[in-house]
Amino acid sequence: MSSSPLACASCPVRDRAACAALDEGERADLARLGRHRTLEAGENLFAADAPSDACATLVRGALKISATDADGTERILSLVHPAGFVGELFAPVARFDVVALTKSEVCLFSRREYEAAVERYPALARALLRRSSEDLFGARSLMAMVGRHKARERVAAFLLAMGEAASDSPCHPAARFDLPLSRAEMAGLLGLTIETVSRQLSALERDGVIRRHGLRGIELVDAARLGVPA
Amino acid sequence: MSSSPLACASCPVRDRAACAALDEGERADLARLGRHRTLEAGENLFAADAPSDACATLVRGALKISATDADGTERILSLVHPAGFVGELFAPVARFDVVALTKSEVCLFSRREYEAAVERYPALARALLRRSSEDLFGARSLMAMVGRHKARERVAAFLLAMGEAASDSPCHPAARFDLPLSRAEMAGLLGLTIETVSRQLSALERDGVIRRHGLRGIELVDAARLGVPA
DNA sequence: CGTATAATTGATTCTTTTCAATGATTGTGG
DNA sequence: CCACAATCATTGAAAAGAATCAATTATACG
Repeated sequence: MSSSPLACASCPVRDRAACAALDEGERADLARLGRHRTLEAGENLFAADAPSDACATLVRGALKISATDADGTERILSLVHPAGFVGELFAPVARFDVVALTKSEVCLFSRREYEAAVERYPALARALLRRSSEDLFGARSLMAMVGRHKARERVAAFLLAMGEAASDSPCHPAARFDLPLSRAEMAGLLGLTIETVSRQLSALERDGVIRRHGLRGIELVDAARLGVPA
Repeated sequence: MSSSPLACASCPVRDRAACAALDEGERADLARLGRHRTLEAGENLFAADAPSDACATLVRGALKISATDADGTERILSLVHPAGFVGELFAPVARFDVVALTKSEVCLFSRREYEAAVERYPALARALLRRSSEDLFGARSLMAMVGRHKARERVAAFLLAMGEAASDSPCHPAARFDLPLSRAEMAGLLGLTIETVSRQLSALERDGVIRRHGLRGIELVDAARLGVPA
């Protein structure tokens, strides 16, 4: 962990994050409220049941939002990509965990001060509304996908989504990429067990749809067959 | 279907819906943009893949938000209760279906005009942000619940939730209520089949946890055993 | 290099789905 | 008002899928 003032000028999500909706003066005001923080892979940003006293915009890296039940099983509810916003603005207590999947950087704000900024700057409220609506769509899409498909299709859809996230071009997935998630995390996201995920990956490789390179490297040999099954 | 101007003065969700954040004059402006509409049970409010040109606040009744896949299987992603807001403000095309579960009443707005109102009235943007955040929490909670539990626990949790929704007191579920959903809809919401839902209801009744009255009447005999299994 | 952690693979068990048939409820037209 | 059709729900038997239990192999890390 490390922490320092914000440097918006060099921010890679400067024009995509919620704060992009603000004009220069407003953004400078907001910047004064926030602090830059680095997270190591696996480091906790927020914890379920802790007071919800902060919120953050992801600048670099990747986060997961997850719920862990009594017996320690983790269910991943969402992945957060750069420019994403995390933190529960209107809840006194956080209800989910937020953890860095890889080395990450965030702009961290006090929840109280950020809420005041939302009151002060209507454009910020609208930007957050837009972002929240997208997150809601994402959550519902994931629910529809997981609820409807069998293990192999879930794993395939996940690989495709990761390939697209790793790609520069908007509509074609990257031919090769590294998974940002462990098998346990993939299982938690897809509602499966580690063993089932592993078996499906093996089956996809055996069928010539993908090739694995080490534990996390994935090569999409036949991306078309990852989509809708024939 | 029927349609007429709004009558906010007698609106049952007057102080809970998004528009409650507005002052009298603003609310009157917004009211001029909207129309009251009645929906019969099963009637479609919005359809997936149709242009997203409207949005609405639910005044009375209940809605479902659902996705239907190629083979006609419906996956219910959310139930909407009075004061809930539906419609995709920032998407040009609707991605889910919105259908009335029971006879319902909504305030219907043009999406374009509502978006303009969101720009004009910061309080409306903030109210929608709050509501969207809650919906997001609801979607994630449902996902965590469905992903973590077996069939019986899902059905039990659903009955408990419906009992609480039907109750006047905030923390105790109603002892008796009618399900607003058919078996097919329950299955679609819980990620199960009709048969599995039916079997679990039979099992719960056999075990003395509930009693069924007709097809949709549910009596909670031992609500404690619907919660966390001992 | 050895140990700890993560991933794969196999065998078995359990749950849920699927297929199939029966029973109940609702609504309609005679 | 009743008979009938249509829809919805329940129940049973068989099959499929995924979880669990258990062991082995690969990878990362000190």
